[in-house]
Amino acid sequence: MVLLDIDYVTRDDKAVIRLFGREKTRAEGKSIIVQDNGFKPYIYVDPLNLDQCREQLKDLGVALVEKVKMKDLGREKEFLKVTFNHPQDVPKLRDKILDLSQVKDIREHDIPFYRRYLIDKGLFPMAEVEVEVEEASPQTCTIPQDIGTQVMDLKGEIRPINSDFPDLKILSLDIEVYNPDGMPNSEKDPIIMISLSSNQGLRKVLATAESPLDFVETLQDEAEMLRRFTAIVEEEDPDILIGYNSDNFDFPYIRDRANILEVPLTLGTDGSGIKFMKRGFTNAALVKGRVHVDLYLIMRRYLQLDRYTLERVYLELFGEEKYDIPGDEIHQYWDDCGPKLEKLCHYSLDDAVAVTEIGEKMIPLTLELTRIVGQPFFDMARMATGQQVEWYLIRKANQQKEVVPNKPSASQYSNRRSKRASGGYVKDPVKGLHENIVYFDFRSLYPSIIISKNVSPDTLVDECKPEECHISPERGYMFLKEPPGFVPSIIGNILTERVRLKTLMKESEDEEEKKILNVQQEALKRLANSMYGVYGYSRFRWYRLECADAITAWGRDYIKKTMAKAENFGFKPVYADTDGFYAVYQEEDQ
DNA sequence: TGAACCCGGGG
DNA sequence: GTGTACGGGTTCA
Repeated sequence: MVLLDIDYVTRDDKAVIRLFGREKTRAEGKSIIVQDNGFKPYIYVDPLNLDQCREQLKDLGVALVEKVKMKDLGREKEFLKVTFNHPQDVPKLRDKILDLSQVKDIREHDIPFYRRYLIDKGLFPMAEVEVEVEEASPQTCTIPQDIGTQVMDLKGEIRPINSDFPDLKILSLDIEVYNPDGMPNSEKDPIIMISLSSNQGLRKVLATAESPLDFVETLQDEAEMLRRFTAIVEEEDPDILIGYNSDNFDFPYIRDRANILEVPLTLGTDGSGIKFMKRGFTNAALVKGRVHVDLYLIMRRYLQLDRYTLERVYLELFGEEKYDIPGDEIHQYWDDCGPKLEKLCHYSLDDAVAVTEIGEKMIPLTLELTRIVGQPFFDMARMATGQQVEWYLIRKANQQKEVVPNKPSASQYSNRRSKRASGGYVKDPVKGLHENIVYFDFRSLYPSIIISKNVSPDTLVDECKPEECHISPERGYMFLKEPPGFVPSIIGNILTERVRLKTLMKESEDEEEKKILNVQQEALKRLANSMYGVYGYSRFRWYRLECADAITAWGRDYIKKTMAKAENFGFKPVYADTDGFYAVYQEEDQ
């Protein structure tokens, strides 16, 4: 099956992992939930005296304490692996453990249970997995019969399968609200339209008004409309739900109205409603078994714009103006009941279709990153790139038996925030209008510096013989030449894999395959290119200001040297910043 | 000058 | 849910 999402539930005080999947062949592909009750949470304890520490831990009522050999920034070290009975025991007991006199530190105590599962089992979401299952016993199967989801218990192995990209069904939605006074208030302003569009051709507007338009389906009241909406989601059975600012507008609004009107919203493949996850000050809307993606967040990540309205983003991607009705006029269009209402119907459908189009263009990259980083697509669609890099490294650390560094404490964090790595090289532009401009691109400079100079927290040393290390310009940071550092070796692998994909891409004759390979190599490039920045990112587990500083110092050095060389060949630099420089070619001189 | 506060998208 | 954004801009003391 294709692994779409993952969570866990508690049954009889035991954690049960739920893998939300879809049969591979999409045509009749059913939703599947595979349950696994055989996985337990654990953390690592860095002990003072190992045996005394083990004794102290036994008194705390943990499930298991084992001695394990692991690496800590490349150095072999003995840890105690402490296994718990339930994921929630971890936050309950970790402070007590840290307070024990024989405990120096605790590690990997803040890795969410489902993420740990994916990492330890070597599973990648949005890819195929092979599962050995049996029909779930009725008492563990809590899903309403008419949902049509198959519930299975894991019996035996679960393995990743290398397969082509799965065929996914995407449904986008957009709601319109009747709000004559100010911003919509879900306590009084009803939903008047719900527009739906899929990547398989569905175009539909649900409305509580009559319309001659063939894509409009009229419902007698708002409650009926919400019921119909739920039925369409169940019928269409999409793998991915998308919206624009739907984390903080459409889904919360739908939930509020459904609550007031007492309409059950069985949108999830397990029959559940919409769940809201707190993410800082904002929410993420979650529908079990279908991955909800809010494109607004994706667009903010990948486009550099002054504004991120749907209209602005659409213009940027497709070069076309979208017809727009100002939000505070929607109620007037609705009240018109004639041609203006028709316009509103078109506008509403257009928004949903635009979301589908933007999704088809922008989602593939995040899907590929999901298959590389190996965390749920839902999470990946909401993670900053620094976080994506971090979870990629956490998985790699686990494979290499490296214990993951802790997140910074509040004081470490504020301390890091007060410092800044020196920036890239910037040359103020030469004033005037220049012709024959050439751009020298250095964007791939930083990953190659990290590799060639072996810049990594585990290779950074205070002193060493000059022939055994790379010494950075300016501040003179020292990095051992051998062995390859944790981060450099990983970037090395990424770049090697990227070269392989690019070769495959050139050789391929199949346009569709070429496209997929191109997105895959693009995803790897993004991952590699964002790795240098994270050394200076205050929340990063492998944060090291010295590394960030050394990289930019080498970078400035390279850019200046290259500019000097270019000048010898007749290219006069007129402007430079971190990623490269612009030069004008002066033919008559050379 | 730095700390405190506000804002985004959505209708 | 083994959790609590983020970065940039403005205002104010």
